[in-house]
Amino acid sequence: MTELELRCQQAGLKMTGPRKTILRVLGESADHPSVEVVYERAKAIDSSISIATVYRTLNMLDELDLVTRHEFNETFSRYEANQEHHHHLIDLETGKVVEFQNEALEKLKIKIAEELGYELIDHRLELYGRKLKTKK
Amino acid sequence: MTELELRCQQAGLKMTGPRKTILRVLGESADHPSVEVVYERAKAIDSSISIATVYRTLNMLDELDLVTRHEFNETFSRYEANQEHHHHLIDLETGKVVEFQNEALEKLKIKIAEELGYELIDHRLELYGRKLKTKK
DNA sequence: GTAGCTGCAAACTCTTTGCAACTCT
DNA sequence: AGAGTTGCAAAGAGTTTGCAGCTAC
Repeated sequence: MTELELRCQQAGLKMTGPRKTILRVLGESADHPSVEVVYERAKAIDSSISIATVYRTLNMLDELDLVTRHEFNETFSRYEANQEHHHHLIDLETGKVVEFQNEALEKLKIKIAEELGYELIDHRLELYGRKLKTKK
Repeated sequence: MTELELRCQQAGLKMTGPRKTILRVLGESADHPSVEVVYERAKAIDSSISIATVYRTLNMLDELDLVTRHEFNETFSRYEANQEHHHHLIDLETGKVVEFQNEALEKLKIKIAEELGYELIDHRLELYGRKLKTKK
């Protein structure tokens, strides 16, 4: 049983066929798929799955903090199975998403919130960039 | 003539009645209104304005970089007339938006992008927090 | 005069929901 | 057995668009 399945069971969710399929897709996705893409991947395994179930499942998982919903500058949401904390750099030319993590940044964010009189609960940081030409 | 009107004219846009009204609303708004809110404010001045025009105008202004479109964690967009560069801290209890600006953060972002092999074109940073209790 | 702009309503995209049937525990 | 889950289709929210008439230049 996968990590995700285990956590869902612990949360008291029934492990139905469609649910398992979607969890498997998420567990095997190293990228940041949209609902539509999760749906496509799930259908490849079990073609009877409906997109309504994908929406419902992703919403549940988001509430359980088992996935993270991203809204990059697009008209739809993308999801990612929760792993270690990190941020994203989106390649403006290819749409590719690069993950990164930076300790100084983490500290700075907390400090900024504190100075404004707030406890930092959550945050978003996305960089949008263009690949640097390397020397010829 | 306002700053926004001037810049629109320079871009070759006609200064029609509805346009002027919307620009005035944006210029006078110190907050981050949604399309719906811009529409309400504009209607208070000229009740014949249609929401389609508000959408069209905000899209144009966004492309001209005269306003910034924000998608905080909500199902709709909010806009803000462009001023100096800054970021936002959103109060999770009240929805209040606090603006801030931090030099160390600016430098750090550029450095991070560079280290990943990218030229930083744009970025988003939002902090979500809860107001700290002050000492009694 | 005419290119650009407008209001209106219809269309579109993404997401949610009511419901009857089904399924895990 | 029964609560939770599903697929379907319809509805909802937010946004865009085609069109005929209007307006700034």
